[in-house]
Amino acid sequence: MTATATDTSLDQRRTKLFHGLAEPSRLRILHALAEGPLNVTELVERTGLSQPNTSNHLACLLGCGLVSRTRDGRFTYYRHADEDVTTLLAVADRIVSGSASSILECPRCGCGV
Amino acid sequence: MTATATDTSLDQRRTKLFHGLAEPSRLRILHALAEGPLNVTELVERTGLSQPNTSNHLACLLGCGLVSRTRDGRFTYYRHADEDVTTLLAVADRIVSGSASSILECPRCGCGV
DNA sequence: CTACGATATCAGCCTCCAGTGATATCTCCC
DNA sequence: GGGAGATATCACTGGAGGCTGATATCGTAG
Repeated sequence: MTATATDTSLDQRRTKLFHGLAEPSRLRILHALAEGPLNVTELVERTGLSQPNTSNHLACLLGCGLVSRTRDGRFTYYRHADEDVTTLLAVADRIVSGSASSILECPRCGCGV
Repeated sequence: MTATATDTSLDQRRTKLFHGLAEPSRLRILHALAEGPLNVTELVERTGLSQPNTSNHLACLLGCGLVSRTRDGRFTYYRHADEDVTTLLAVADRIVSGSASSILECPRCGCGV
């Protein structure tokens, strides 16, 4: 027991992790990175996001521990930080393709994307 | 290619799924439900959330395909919709305990919980 | 049939955060 | 050294969504 109501820091880190993933733009970036490392300009091209916006999301993903980066001259290459990240995306896809394939509209929570 | 930039509906459903998870209250509910089915009143007690708020989040989780419900008299019991949901939480915990254990402050994205 | 308890819904407020445009910083190439 | 391209940061704005309090709905018990 006592593992339900107030997990504090563990709960916070879990929330933070999912927060990093709960954004169309960031998800798009992560899926682009699934094919291998890319620099910011390449990500801008593939995602259609603006450059500042992309940098911002990358900073967020970096802070959330979902990607890592490598400087190479004046380019900065980003990649998945961990293969568990890939696993997480795969399990998520399994859920999305399965029971949740008939995802409904949330009445008030704007889950209706 | 063409699997990167515009996934539309698949991307949307993925986003929706993670959106369901990216909330301290909803995560708390999901973890409470990991121990077995609970009705709304029990969830209110365990999470400390208000009753309307709990119902709202449950509606969201239901819509996002993360939980399912069973009516029993005037009680409504909720449970995880799929064991992949449990798997997802487990993988997330692995990431949180691993590479992302040192989750930093995101400069602007409010990942700073 | 009436009262009560369980759950769902509604309207409103308020906070958080994604997107934009401008700009700073840094590295390479000439 | 100077210019150009790559990346990061800043200030601002608009919209999404979480929380609350009141209320509606539904089912059961007496």
